[in-house]
Amino acid sequence: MSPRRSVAETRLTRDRIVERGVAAASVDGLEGLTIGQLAADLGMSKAGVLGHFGSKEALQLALLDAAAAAFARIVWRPAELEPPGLPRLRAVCETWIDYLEHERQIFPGGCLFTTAAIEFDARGGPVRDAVARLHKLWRRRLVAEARTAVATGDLPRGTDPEQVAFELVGLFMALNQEIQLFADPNAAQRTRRALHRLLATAEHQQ
Amino acid sequence: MSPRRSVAETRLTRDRIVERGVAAASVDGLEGLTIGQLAADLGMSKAGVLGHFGSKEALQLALLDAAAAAFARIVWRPAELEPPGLPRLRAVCETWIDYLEHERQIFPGGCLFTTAAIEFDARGGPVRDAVARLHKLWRRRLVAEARTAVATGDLPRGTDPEQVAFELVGLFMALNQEIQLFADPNAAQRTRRALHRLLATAEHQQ
DNA sequence: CCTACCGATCGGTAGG
DNA sequence: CCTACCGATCGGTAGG
Repeated sequence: MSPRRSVAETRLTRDRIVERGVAAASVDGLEGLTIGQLAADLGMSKAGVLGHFGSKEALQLALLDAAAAAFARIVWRPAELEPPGLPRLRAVCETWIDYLEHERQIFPGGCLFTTAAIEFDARGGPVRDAVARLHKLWRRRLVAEARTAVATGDLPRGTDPEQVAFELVGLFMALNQEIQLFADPNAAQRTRRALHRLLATAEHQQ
Repeated sequence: MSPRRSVAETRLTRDRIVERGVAAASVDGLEGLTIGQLAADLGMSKAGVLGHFGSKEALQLALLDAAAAAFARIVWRPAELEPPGLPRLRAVCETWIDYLEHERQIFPGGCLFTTAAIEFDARGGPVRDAVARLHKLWRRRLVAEARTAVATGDLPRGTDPEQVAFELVGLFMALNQEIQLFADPNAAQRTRRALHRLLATAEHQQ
């Protein structure tokens, strides 16, 4: 006898759960998310949902993983077509802004990584570690591109790459808040203005 | 017969609940906070805690109120000693940074307003409205000081006050994340560097 | 401000 | 992937 559901079907079901779970977590947070509500949204039983992951924590890690893969595809991959340094840094900032502007399609409640960082920054455990790891990874990449931009002379000598990355992240966070809390349609333009100033004329030396 | 507890005693109990509740909400969020855990922390019954407020939503609003009063006292009041415009803007940014650096005393889990904004930005209701109102109030004040600074010539002609306020908020958010998620001791210095550049040499014209 | 209690829901398990 | 169930906890109420 064949199993009641094939491996491929099981995989599809898991994907459905993850897609819906990511959207739900963007609204209620990874901790605020409940398995019962997610199951009801999907027309499944709680046990049916939980069976794919084993525990809520494993589900949270799976949702983070899937969200990070989507973020890499949307924000980082297109920028890899640009040469390293300032061109690539500019490109990733542009895709990042576009992502924050249109994230409602994938994250109806706003950037899951921002939500998760706030939710877990005062705790310990594997989920907090995974969230911090993602933020560090993206920060390191921004720093690396800024460093290359300084080396090639596209950013002024003496520019501190860490400082550039720090300020970029601040702009993205401000943009996310402006969109989610105030629904300000000018926020993206404001962010681009700050961005161009930061990457064109700024001096980052102490 | 006198009542079992005087009005003054009742007030003191309420203050104890609020102080502990603000600290707990900074860790778990205004929604993640539970009345049962708060009551246990205080050595009280759930009904004893809830009786002071009537509902969890009313408790959340009371905690926001108390936190906003503390924020006004710590960040805004000292800056009022400075003349309006750039001096006052600089002063409030300094007190804001100091507050974020030392907030663990009042907010062990990090800035409650940042947490609450993320927690409620995808919802409706009175708590979301109160959170948005606070953020808008502080933003308006930053804009007003920046506008005065432009009028007095302390910031370059053509500087957009809204743009300055937006970028300042981004710096504060980045600092909060840096402290809470990464515990980076250099974060405050980095923020001051960005701040001085923003308020000294930047051109904010389109 | 307490005890005692309400229905609802939580994450998770047993067994099929 | 389901039903049926577990103990724990949720916000809130009654009554004193």
